Amino acid sequence: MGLRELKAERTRASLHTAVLELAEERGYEAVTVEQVADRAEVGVSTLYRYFPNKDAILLDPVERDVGVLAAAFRARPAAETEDVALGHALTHFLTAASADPVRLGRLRAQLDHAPGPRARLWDLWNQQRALLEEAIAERAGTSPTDLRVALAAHLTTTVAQLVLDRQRDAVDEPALGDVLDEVARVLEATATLVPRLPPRQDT
Amino acid sequence: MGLRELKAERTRASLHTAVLELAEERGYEAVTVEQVADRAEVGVSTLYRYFPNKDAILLDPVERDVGVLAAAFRARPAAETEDVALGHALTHFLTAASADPVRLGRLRAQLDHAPGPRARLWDLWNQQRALLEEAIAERAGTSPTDLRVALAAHLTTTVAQLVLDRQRDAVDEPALGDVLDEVARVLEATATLVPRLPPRQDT
DNA sequence: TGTACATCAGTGAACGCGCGTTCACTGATGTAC
DNA sequence: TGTACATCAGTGAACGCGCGTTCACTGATGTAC
Repeated sequence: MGLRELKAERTRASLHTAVLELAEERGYEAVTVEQVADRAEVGVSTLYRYFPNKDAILLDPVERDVGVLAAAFRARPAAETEDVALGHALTHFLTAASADPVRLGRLRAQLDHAPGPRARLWDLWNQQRALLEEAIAERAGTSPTDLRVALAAHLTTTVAQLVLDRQRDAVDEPALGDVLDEVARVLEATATLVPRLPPRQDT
Repeated sequence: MGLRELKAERTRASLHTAVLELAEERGYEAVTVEQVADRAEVGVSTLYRYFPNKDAILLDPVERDVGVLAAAFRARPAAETEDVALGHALTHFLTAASADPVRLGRLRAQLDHAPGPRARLWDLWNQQRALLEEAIAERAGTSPTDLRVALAAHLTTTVAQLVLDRQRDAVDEPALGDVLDEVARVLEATATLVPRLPPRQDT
């Protein structure tokens, strides 16, 4: 990485840090882009070189992880069955996401009161899932619109979200391993959890 | 319902219709609240009597359905097992949501290009799920933070979303029954779809 | 190793625009007696 | 059945505010020879 790239990285990171800190101080809504630029010691026009809008600044780290699930799944050996490979991908993703649990926690706390960034987060999860669908379909040799594929991807991202929620709401230090163990145990008995659709009634 | 209430209902509905039509004509982003008010033949200040912001106008019908899943689940006989009751609740919800498939389709089409309302939609799903969690916990006599409960609620709303997505993306007339049958068949073999978490490795 | 040029991060000030708020008001609908 | 008052949907115009854009520019970093 050249000096230029390095500086750009630094500026980007300092903008993200600035908006996170300011949001913690006075609430995301009350933060103006001018304040963010000031805190990061750049001009407002510089800020808009890096991010399309205010919301994107806060979610920058999440945005960068958007393809992780799919990539981790693709990296699994072809001999593995689909569910096992998904399990590994999921673990990999959650471990990566929890690499900096403090920052993640701070970010999630802000998202509770920031509808704008929350919208973007939702979109990012959808992207994550779409990419995973592609990866699963490719491996299985089926179409990405196959229902089995769609369901597998949905379930995987759902479990990921659930684990992250659990981890966050845990009172003490978030213990990823423990949460995962618990989830694994419950998933083994999914049968009684998954909605069982009634036989179709002709109307 | 008195005359007053009736008129209020009409105004609310005409505001929603106005924003939907205008969004279809020129894109949601390009629609101003002034235009919405004009089209609905009320003043802007009236608009803000009904809705806290522009986004809420578009999502009004969805907002009203926010407790449907939980309510349908509660309405099931106590004798039913959890998964069967969830299946019925899900079917009920999807049937209700598809009562006016044309309008739903139009709304969803607009949401694709409207990040603001999408944010609200995401929040509404979360509310829907939280309410369902409460209902499940109550029935099972456990805490709403119980993992089994959380997972059941997550899976149910996930399947709901997936079915609605499928229905929307179907080329021809959305056939709810067919989609449900297909999903039911695949759900019966969930075991190989649900991510199977690898045994924990101590680090 | 030096020179000449290309690239690109950063500047700062001005601006348009629409959102959402506010306020004192009108007139229709509802209710109490 | 009528009267007097309360309630509430709707008005319209003015306003503050922050977002995101724009532009011509500077100076540091990168590259070709």
